[in-house]
Amino acid sequence: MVRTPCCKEEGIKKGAWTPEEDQKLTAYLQLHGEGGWRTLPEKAGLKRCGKSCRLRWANYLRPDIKRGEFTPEEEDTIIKLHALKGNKWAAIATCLAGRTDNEIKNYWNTNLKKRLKQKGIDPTAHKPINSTDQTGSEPKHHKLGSSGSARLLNRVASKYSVDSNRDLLTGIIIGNSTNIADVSQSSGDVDSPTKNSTSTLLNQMAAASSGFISIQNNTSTSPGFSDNCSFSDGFTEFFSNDEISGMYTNVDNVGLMEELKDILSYGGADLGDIKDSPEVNVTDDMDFLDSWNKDDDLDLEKFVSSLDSKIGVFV
DNA sequence: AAGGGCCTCAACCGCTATAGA
DNA sequence: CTCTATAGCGGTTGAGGCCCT
Repeated sequence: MVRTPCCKEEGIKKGAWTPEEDQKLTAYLQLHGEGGWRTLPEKAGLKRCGKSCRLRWANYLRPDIKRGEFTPEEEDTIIKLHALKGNKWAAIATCLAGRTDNEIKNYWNTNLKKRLKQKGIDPTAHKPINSTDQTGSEPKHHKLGSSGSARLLNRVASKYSVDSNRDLLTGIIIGNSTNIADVSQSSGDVDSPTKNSTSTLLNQMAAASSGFISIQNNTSTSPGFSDNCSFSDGFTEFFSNDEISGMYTNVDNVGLMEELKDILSYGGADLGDIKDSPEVNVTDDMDFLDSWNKDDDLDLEKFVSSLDSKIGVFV
């Protein structure tokens, strides 16, 4: 396929935007809305390529963009989300209202990365730089590998959910009680978020999936949590003890955090691993999960309890 | 004051994903 | 199904500002 030339045409301007160009672009978009980027420059009287216009708007001119210093809370969120998602700047940006992926990426590369290095933390792995087995002890891994927890949750989330559930779980991970509170308030009949039970968490997920509520606007196209990490790893390896302690200082989240840890420490097992294991058989449970839909009656507590007793073998 | 090095961040590049003809 | 246009993403670049000598 022949690539469409971009910014190669004669007379197309490159480089920094002038206030006049910004004004033209803003005026045009306020009048006609976003889209049609290819033909926009000519219509708006700009000697720029459409891509350049789109980027200028998305990263700088959009009215909802929040400018200025990142707050400590935002920094914390970026670090934690980076530990979970890696360099998925667009996905991270969806959790930081008003911040663009470009801005977050720049901030990470120029500030946060360095700061982590100074603290002796590998900014890529989010682990201590000198932790590579100087003590001879391996990092803690569960019996069946490290990717399963994320897959298990992805499976549950994708079954029960729309993208909002990922926001909910992300909110839990980063200690954002707002998301959780929103679910509780909006869904009405779900358990209190502070109630300490696995079913509470799954009920919230199920409630969120019912389509009646929207936790927050979500334009992420992320397929879900990365298979490259498990949440149990997220807690015990990606985050330092201090960071975990910090999360637990939010009293509202303590119960849910504990429960999430419990769920995720089921063994870090791939579902296939669990299914194929002679020690435990959850095939029926997963089949049940696959066939379940939101209109069916389901005693989640009983279901989860049953799952607990089986997969718990691997803890 | 000059200039060299470093840092920041807006903008660009190259690529993939997706929609629609 | 194929092709093309468009949108979106992550990595990289480079202009301009700042700091230090």
